[in-house]
Amino acid sequence: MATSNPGFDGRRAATLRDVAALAGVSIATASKALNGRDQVHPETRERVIAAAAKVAFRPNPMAQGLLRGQTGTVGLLTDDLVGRFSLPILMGAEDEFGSGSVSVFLADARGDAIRQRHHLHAFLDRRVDGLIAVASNTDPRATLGRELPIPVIYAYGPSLDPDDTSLVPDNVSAGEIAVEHLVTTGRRHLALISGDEAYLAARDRTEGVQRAVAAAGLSLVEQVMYGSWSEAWGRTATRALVDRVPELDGIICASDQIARGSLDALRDLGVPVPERVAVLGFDNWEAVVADSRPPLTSVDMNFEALGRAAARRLTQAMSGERHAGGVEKLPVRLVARASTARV
Amino acid sequence: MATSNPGFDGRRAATLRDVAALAGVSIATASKALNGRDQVHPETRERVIAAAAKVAFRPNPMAQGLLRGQTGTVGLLTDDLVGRFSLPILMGAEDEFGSGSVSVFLADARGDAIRQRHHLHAFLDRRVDGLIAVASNTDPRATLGRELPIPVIYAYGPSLDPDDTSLVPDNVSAGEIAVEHLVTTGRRHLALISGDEAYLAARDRTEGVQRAVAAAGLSLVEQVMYGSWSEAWGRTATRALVDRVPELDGIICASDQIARGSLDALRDLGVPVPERVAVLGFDNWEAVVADSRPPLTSVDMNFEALGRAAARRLTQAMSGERHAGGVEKLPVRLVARASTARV
DNA sequence: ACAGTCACAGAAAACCTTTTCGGTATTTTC
DNA sequence: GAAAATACCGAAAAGGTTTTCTGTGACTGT
Repeated sequence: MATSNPGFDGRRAATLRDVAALAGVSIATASKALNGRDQVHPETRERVIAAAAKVAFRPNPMAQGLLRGQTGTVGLLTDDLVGRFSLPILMGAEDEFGSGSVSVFLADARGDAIRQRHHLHAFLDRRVDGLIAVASNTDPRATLGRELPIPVIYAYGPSLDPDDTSLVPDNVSAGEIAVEHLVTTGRRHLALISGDEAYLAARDRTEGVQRAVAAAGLSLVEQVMYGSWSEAWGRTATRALVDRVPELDGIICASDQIARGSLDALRDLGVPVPERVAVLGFDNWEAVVADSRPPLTSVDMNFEALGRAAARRLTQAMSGERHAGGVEKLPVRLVARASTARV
Repeated sequence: MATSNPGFDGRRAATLRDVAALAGVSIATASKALNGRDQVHPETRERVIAAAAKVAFRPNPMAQGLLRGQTGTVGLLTDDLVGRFSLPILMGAEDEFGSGSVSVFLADARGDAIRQRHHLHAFLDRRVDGLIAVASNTDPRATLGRELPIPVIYAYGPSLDPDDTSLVPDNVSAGEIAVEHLVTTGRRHLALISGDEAYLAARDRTEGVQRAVAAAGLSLVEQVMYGSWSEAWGRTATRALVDRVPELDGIICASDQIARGSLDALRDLGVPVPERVAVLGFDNWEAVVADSRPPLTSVDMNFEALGRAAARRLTQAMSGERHAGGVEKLPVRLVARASTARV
């Protein structure tokens, strides 16, 4: 039945007016029928629904937004899309929102303050209903503003303003978990090759390691070694370590890349992993842990879950729940692989 | 001078009505004043502008959009946010749009057809002005739809429909460039360790390599070896190669990861790089090339430029320019590092 | 038969901005 | 000094939807 719809040419997107005309009712009735309001005869409702289906009617979100003062959008403002840390957070948030009816705007400030302000204002101009700010590292960062008209959740890097709500991975706990795992699997002579001391993540993980070592009644076989996050640093530090500490049986590396370097050095030196020394990293970076020899045990920071949590928190805040603010630390988890297998 | 603005409480975002009232003019005049229309006395215009500044007026994009039938937004629909290939494309596109006044929606289909349709319709419902579809690999993919009401640019993986416009990296040329570089730096006995043959990228790069080898009047010292994209494959293939072909002096690996494995195997075997054998990869993946020993020469697929180009093409299409459609291949570039240094 | 309910439909306002058009005062032209 | 042009401003409509309020006809109970 290919009847033509008078007044509707099919090129332009159908409006409620088209639906109403086709169903022979007023615009008001059509709206009520489609939105499940009562005050509409069942038969009329069906006619409207059929008409809407026929012209593929989809309400114009701009008209809806104009009316109810909400856009159904949120902004994701990242400092650093390149770095692989913020990405899973974005993914988690995007997924959590996207499966609902919220659409997400993405903007990358690239670590530039000007750009950040630009994008923040672009978001505000667009009337996003909320905002997630994802930093490029876990160091505390300046707030985006104290009197913003919309709720903001800071993810990864917490806001310096205690009134803001921040969600961060628990790096201290990550350090503890690492030690507990090694101790559980029978290691007693542990060393820590940390990362760049300028990063809070490095210091936090170190703190966790030291706490857990003390709690286990042990002490590190060597002073904590700070350096960079690179494989090269992992190699140098490991060589020095093996030289100085013959009884060494477990190396905690503050990143997967460092651990990768450590593994390489140990292989060069002929030290078998995990038979003589266990090696463990942080971040659980798939590309690194899977291809290393042997596969690397690593502490996963649960970034995707963090993104999801941020999205849920934002959703709550947008629906009016007031929160005290502050920094919440989210749990991390250890992924065991061959590099720390019990011997 | 903290005078209160009658009728404007500061909580709600200021509207043109507030500005007009504050400046003592009509809404129409206020609009014209702010939009640089003539028919406004210079002095009046100044008053309006001052009023707008005072209440921090920003036009409501929903009202504007409703009127002009455009939203000033585009959708970025990716198949795979995790994979590191689509990300730089997104970055390029985001940057190109974001520096203008276009905002970008992001959605990740995660390789799932249902999810893809869901997000496509979410975008259409939001009335985005255009769409960029980023695939997870270079294999041709199904079109998103033949009769979409907005322009669509396919990036990375081209659409199977020849009427669609697709932008892809030139993998054949990438293969050629790799060979030319090795030949130029004095290598004559080349082998190719390719990737997973199921991927068009692997076959295209292989084709380019073979063409360029022939063009140089040479031939590969071994049949093309297909395998996987992993370091492990790079190691096995390299060991076999070194075993069988003593005169070998250049290995082309179809990805940086394969190359990384190859370098590891060569070091294990005591074959010096680049002194005896040059090694070269594809993708220029920072984390891999920088930390490998020696640093790895690699063919960069220029993904960010591809994203920018896609954004520009979409902008053209949105402003009405008709394009013939088809697949356009974008140039790639070689980044030389120590692993292929001339001896 | 009549007041009072009830079920349903539609008119109109509201959201905010832009543009067209008409109107009023002022200036220019001969 | 009259006629025409100019400069400026505001009213109103348009864009698409939702909601409130009013209206109408049918039904209930006595």
